[in-house]
Amino acid sequence: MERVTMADVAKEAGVSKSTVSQFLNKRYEYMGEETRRKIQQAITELGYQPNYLARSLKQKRTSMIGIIVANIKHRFSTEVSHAIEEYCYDADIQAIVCNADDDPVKEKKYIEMLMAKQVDGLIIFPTGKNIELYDSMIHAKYPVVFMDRKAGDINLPRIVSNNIESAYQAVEHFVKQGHTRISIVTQSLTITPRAERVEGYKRCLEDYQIDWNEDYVINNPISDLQEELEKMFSSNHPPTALLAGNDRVFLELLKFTKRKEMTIPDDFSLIVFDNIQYAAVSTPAVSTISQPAAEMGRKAAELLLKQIQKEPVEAKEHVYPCELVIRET
Amino acid sequence: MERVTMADVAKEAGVSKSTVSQFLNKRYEYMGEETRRKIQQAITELGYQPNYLARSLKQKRTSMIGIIVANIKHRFSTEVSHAIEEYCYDADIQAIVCNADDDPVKEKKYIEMLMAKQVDGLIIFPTGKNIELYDSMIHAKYPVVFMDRKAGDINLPRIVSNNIESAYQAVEHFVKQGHTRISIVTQSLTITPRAERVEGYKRCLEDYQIDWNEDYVINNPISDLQEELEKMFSSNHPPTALLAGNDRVFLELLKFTKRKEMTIPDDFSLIVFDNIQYAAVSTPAVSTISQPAAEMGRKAAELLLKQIQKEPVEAKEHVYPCELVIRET
DNA sequence: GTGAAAGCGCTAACAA
DNA sequence: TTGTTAGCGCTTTCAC
Repeated sequence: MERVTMADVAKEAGVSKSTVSQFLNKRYEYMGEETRRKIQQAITELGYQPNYLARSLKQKRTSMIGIIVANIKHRFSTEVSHAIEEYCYDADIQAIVCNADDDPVKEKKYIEMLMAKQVDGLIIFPTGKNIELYDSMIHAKYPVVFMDRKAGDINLPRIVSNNIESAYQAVEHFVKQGHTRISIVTQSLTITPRAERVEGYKRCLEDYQIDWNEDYVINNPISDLQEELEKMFSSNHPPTALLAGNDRVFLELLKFTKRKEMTIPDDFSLIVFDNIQYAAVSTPAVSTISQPAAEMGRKAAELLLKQIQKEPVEAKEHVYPCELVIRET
Repeated sequence: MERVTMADVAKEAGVSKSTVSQFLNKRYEYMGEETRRKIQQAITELGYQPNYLARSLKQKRTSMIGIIVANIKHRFSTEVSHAIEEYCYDADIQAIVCNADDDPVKEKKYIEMLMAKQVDGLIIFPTGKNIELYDSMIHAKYPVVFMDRKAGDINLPRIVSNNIESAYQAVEHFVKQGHTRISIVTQSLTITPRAERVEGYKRCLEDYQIDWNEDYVINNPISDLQEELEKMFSSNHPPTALLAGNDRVFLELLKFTKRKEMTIPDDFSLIVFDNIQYAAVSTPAVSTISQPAAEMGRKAAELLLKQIQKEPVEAKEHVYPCELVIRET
């Protein structure tokens, strides 16, 4: 681990550090052919590797951005992160993904750590609980984009799906198929998208004047879902159609139906939020509400990089429509 | 984005920079009660955030390690990475994941980038094609652990699964069930684990003196699999049992069976390498060969952190046995 | 107990 | 065209 520095290269090549620096930054314009050759040779000879840390300290940019996902186990998070990474790769920027695990304390810790590491900006799936911290970032004019969730009326650019409308559409599809006992199952309503999906669900039922029943609305931690499903399906009027709030809920549902020897769609119809990989290839296939995750990720990256380049970015909400993909085979 | 530096805090508190530095590093032993209070107050008042970049430059450690996964789309990679991250989190080290996308050029680029960023060490799923670079890392005594794949006889600690034995076991299971037309489907044999799985497959068939047929061995890029499967299954003697090399091959298989209206296990028996999420809950369930990904990740992290702490680490191979999970419901 | 000063490896004026 | 110089924000002896 003995380090070769620019000074070593300079000495070896018989030039000054600044000339080497010029060379490394490809400012060859005014550089003698001979000097260039000597420097190149010294570099290969010594096996010199530049130290970006020192450069970043000087330049006050690290060419890194941070992504703080709420929970890395959600497929949506990974799809979005992947799109962000790709976008950044083309701009020679590196994206670092941190998993807040739905924990505001961890979120705070990661935000502070990444800022201390001087990353140039942050894309956050906010837990919504660190209002003070969010405010201080705005105040410091630190580049930030919020993803997926609304957090108070924070004055930041943010990317969201049209959850209310999408849930509405899915339920409407069920209604038009003749279902009247329709359930929605999500994790706890601690974040806005889940609440919005329930909201869309309720609105649709009201619009179609369908008998309303709180027993059909489950919103509990993953660990409680088996029990809750059991309760719901053992009632006198089990649902005939079900909207699952995300991929993790879907997994729990599969677990449940397997245990109960039920089958989809014989025992109930299903639509799942999130474009799960196996939905299209499983038999029978599963209908989904697919969020344009890649597009949303790219937009977030674009808005962030603009801010980093000091271009003005409006602090508004960008709403992306989801696509209801009905699969019946 | 106006920065508050240690100098500002020092001035505000009426002490020197070094005292503030002591304070931040919790070396209060010889620090006056009053001084401490003043510094604390200045920090909160100014909203000071330390700059880890500067600290790292000085200390020559970044408390970051890099993970270079061969392909992030493999579930095994994400499971391993996750375990590494968790292990590091407890040691207050941050892990950065980069995706080489099975491309030696990208791998090289990422290795160099991470080293330039001065990460303290690297865990690599090697493509196996950058021998020179691997050698230079060994020579520089840079902390590295190899994961999943063997690359030449590189003199580094490495973590692998017992691929040959596991594939052997799976095939043996098929044989004992009475199958004689057994196929193995993997991606191209460019990396050691895949070749080893085919090796184990062949050995078992030989040991049981089962008629040997190259048509049952498919190893092609994902994009060619549909075509190859089509060829194999439309022959006079289609296989009755199949070993899928990983989760991505499994997905292609599902796509294929759906298209052909075949069902598993009616049309053929299946065992899949990798502990896929849906295997246990899908109906019918899918048998798997599950690699102890989390354990392997933790071990890799442990070996890397040891090296970083300058503890001696043997450059040997750590072999982890997989578990054959037969699911028949 | 606290401060002064040197320096980590690099960049960017400005001089030459 | 190249070199000199002064930092970037922090840590760390070593004086006081």
